[in-house]
Amino acid sequence: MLNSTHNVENPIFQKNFFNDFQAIIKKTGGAKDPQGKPIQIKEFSKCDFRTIFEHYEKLRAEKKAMSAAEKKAAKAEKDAAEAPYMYCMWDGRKQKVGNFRVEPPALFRGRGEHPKTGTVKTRVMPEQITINIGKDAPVPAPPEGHRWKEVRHDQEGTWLAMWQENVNGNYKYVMLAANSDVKGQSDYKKFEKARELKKHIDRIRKDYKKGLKDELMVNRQRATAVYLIDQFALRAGNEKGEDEADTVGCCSLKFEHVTLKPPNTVVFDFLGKDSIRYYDEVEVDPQVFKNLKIFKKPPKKEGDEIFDRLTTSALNKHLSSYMPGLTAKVFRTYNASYTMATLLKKMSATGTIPEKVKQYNDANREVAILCNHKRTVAAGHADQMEKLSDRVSKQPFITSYLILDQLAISRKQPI
DNA sequence: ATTCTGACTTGTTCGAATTGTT
DNA sequence: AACAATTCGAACAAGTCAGAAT
Repeated sequence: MLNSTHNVENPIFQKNFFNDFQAIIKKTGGAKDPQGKPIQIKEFSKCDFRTIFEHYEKLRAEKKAMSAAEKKAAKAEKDAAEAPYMYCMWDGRKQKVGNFRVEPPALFRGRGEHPKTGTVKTRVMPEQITINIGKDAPVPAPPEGHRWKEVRHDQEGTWLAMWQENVNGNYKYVMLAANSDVKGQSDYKKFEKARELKKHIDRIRKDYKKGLKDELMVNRQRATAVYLIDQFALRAGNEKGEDEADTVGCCSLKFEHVTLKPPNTVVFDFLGKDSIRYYDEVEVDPQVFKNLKIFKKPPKKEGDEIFDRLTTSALNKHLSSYMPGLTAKVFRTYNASYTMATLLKKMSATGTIPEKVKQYNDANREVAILCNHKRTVAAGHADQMEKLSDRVSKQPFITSYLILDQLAISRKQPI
């Protein structure tokens, strides 16, 4: 909460927090004035939470003021307390666990205009937690006086524990760390699948090019969507509920997100995943331009979906007919990896190390642009660093697509 | 067919750790 | 040594997508 003015100033955040806050006050016996007389708390703006803030500031200061030796001792103590939870045995092998802690109570910080931002995310009790563990393994004891919701022996799932969070009803899982065997294996499979796509991409591209003129509107929409996903690395775009931030992907694009500039320029302007703006002005295949014009034809108006005959599941079903396991997201992996690999091949092997690093970073940045990866410029730096826009891709921070380029490097220079 | 449930990946942000600077 | 700047990993919100339920 300390560094979160952005959230705290948001009226929706305040309203949601205050509703929950009032309910909790009521449930816990009501508020009292210093004389112990019951009082009503009616207005958020009149509440002063500073003492809580100051309390945490004090703890922080105390921690900071510790001597080096004290800090070291505190860390050792913390590490020792965590040690028993860091690893598990998985099919007889020791594996690192990712998030072994249950998420603590907090104010939900939904991104963008999330209708529930600021809501109190309540403490998770053992009675809400399902444990997934080997049939013969000793089940970890729940805290004194409590019991687990359920103990399962699911051999297929990759999670160790699971609960449902109260704000959105989302499932939360304790799983293995990214560098564990299972995660590494599935990451490997992901890239293998993207590599597999390389064998089919020509056929798929030819096919959707043809499909752009299909007289069946459903097929024409589908072909157009695949075109956009392939060419501009758009996400699939599942439908979203009322209780979520209003963001879109390809299949959920609305009338107002696409502007047509003859002869064949399209302007995309919409909020995508994490409410990050996707803005791009691009030239498209003339038939794609014509199609989008048809899909936007009256009586369609603002708020209506462009691909009204298309769902992500229909799209994925169609894609899987080209290749088992092919879905919309594979195109992102494929195109990101392909771009990276191409740029790395183009990279000159000569030059100083800093020069090579720069070329590598430039390549990485280009992939970030393709995928529309952005992050907020740090509050203090915002004004001086950037006048053009508030969000800028300053540094390469591609992680999920990195494995392939590391592979590419290791092939060039064995060991 | 459509909606719901559940499990998994993806991506941003935050805070801790590390490194650089005075 | 003290502080700022930068880097890195953990946290967790927000997606994707398959399969079950309606």
